[in-house]
Amino acid sequence: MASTVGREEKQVLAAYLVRHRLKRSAQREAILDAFLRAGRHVSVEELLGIVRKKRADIGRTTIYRSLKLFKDAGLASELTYGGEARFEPLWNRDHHDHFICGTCGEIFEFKSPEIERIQETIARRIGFVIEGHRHHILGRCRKCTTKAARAGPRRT
Amino acid sequence: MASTVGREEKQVLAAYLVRHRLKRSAQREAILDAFLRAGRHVSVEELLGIVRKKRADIGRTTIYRSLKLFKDAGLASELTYGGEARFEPLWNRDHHDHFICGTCGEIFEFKSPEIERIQETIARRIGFVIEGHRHHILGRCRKCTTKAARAGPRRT
DNA sequence: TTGGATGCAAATGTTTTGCAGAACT
DNA sequence: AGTTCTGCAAAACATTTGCATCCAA
Repeated sequence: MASTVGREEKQVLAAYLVRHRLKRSAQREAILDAFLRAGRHVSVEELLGIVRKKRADIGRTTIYRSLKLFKDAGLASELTYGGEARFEPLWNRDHHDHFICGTCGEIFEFKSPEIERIQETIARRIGFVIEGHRHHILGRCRKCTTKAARAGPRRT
Repeated sequence: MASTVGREEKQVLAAYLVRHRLKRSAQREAILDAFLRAGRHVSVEELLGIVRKKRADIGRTTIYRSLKLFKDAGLASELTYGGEARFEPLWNRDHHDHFICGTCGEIFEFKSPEIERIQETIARRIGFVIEGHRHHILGRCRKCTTKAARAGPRRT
């Protein structure tokens, strides 16, 4: 069953390694596997915890280096929120933006081809070549606004 | 001439201080003044440099604390880019988003009421209350793409 | 006089780097 | 054999905090 997760990503990584004359390693594969299984928006610390359940000997440094590698290979993207970096798988995923709840930290994804299109238009106008973007909308999710309302109005 | 910069912002700060029973200080005024004059997107380190030209005795810590205060008072907004926080004046400025050039670091602003509207619509749909957003488009500005092309095609 | 504000130094938390040994090609 | 990779410890950063002192109200 392990082999059914992220087949394609593993190939992408392997190709990247060959192309750049880098070497394979068991650690990288374990980390990639954990990263892909973890779902989205993991921090380094979280990923380290997950990985170490399988292989307790893997070091924090290797997580950092692997995530950087995954980014370079186009497999991961980084989003910084609240003082620490978080990463999410990038491969084969629709492009999307993020709603981030400032109370519970939950991240909701959304996408809007319309927004993408507008961006492109503006970029063309100023001669800017888009390579990526980070669109984070900050606020309160339904759950947290409801909870706050139930708790009574806030004093100012 | 000094008194003609940021009159309104100074009033906003003063009002905030009174409302929260905080005290005025020469440092804060010097920092606010420098912040407003500095133009946009200053880092703590840059602002410290600017402020110290006028008052060499101001400490880094005070810059941090003042910028936090300005944020709380609604005078500044923070955007994290490249591992360090940057701040820009918020008061009386149109809301805008950012194009950031990955080569020269230049930041171009743009705004799109259309994008704002789309965001609002989506937020309403998922029950999310928007408090702010960070929309950073990363890429290459016209100057840098031209320079790169002139330098000849890149080898891969 | 009281409590907030400041600046230094120390602490914190995250990410990077130096290095010796292990692993890969 | 020759590199790259790894993990530890140390270093490097950006940011925050403790504290004695200063200053505004």
